Amino acid sequence: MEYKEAKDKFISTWGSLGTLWGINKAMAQIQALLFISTRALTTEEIMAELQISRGNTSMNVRQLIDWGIVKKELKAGERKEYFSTEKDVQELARIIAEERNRREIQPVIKTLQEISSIKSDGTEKTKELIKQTKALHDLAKTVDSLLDKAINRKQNWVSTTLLKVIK
Amino acid sequence: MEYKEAKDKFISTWGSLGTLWGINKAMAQIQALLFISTRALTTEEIMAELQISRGNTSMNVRQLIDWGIVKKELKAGERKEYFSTEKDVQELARIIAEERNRREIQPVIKTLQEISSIKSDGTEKTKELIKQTKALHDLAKTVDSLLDKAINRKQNWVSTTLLKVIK
DNA sequence: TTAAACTTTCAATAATTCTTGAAAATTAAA
DNA sequence: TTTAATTTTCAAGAATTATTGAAAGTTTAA
Repeated sequence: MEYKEAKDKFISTWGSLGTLWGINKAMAQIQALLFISTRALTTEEIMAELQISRGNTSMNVRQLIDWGIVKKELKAGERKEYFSTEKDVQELARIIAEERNRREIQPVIKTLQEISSIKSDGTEKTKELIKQTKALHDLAKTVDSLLDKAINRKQNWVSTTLLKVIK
Repeated sequence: MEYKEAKDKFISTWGSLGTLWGINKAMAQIQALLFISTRALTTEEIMAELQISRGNTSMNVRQLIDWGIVKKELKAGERKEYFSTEKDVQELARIIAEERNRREIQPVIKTLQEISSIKSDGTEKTKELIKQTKALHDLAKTVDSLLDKAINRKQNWVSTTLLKVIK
């Protein structure tokens, strides 16, 4: 396998994996491209490499910046913006975990909390609803704690935190 | 909040959360409905509760069965099938982790392995591609090990395995 | 200022994914 | 068998989500 083929394969694999961490294909592909690039790229370069429109590139790069995964770089004497992504996989994983937690897990915990706190009317079905949502709430809180610990450990959280478990 | 409102809120929250664990809305809603039901339900009952078509119900129930989350129950003297879901959240989480690992993480690990193993032509960009995909491969293997340990621990893996980390 | 370089927005369109519903298939009782 | 109950399939249509591209907006240099 030559460079070009390997690169394309990486971008497309990473792109289709986007759903796994909750982002769309273009966004994941842009991140993938920057992740294996040896330097920061311009909008034009991203458009050309991925064969996507200017609007699409602009919107998705902004979203990556919102996620804190991509940074804008300005070069002296140049008008256009250059973009680069976090290159350290551990830090990347940490940021993604943090964002997903904030965007998705927290709101669900809140809702489960509300539902599991309704007052029982004594019927079987209400008891079951309370019992089951309580159980989910407990699980979600456990996962939340784990993520929180992991997120606030800037250095090497995967190896230090998760590897402890594996041993 | 009354039972009906709480139930609907739970089903819709769980439904929109489907994407988080990689399944579609109807599938997640059916699972949610069964999860808080006090007894196994028929196709007709699921259709009526969720206001979805027979075909949709049939296909999504089959998928839940494929995932190992839902079981078919046959009642003596009755023709129609009854469906129930795994009620234990720990076991549910374990099954979901196992399936996502098998369906999504394993194929990615294989691809990253292939890409990171191409022979270097000595150029910067090839070195970078190899270096970065190797790093991702290592991360994926770490997550894989964690899941594998967790998955093969039938009882209470979340509390026993993950809580260790949180302490 | 003005003008050129560049970025963002957003309505229209395309692509993808989900849902329906009726026909075909299956199952089991008569 | 035949028939009725039930489930599955799948093409067509609906709904959702992603993408385009051109106009509007912004920025900076002259």
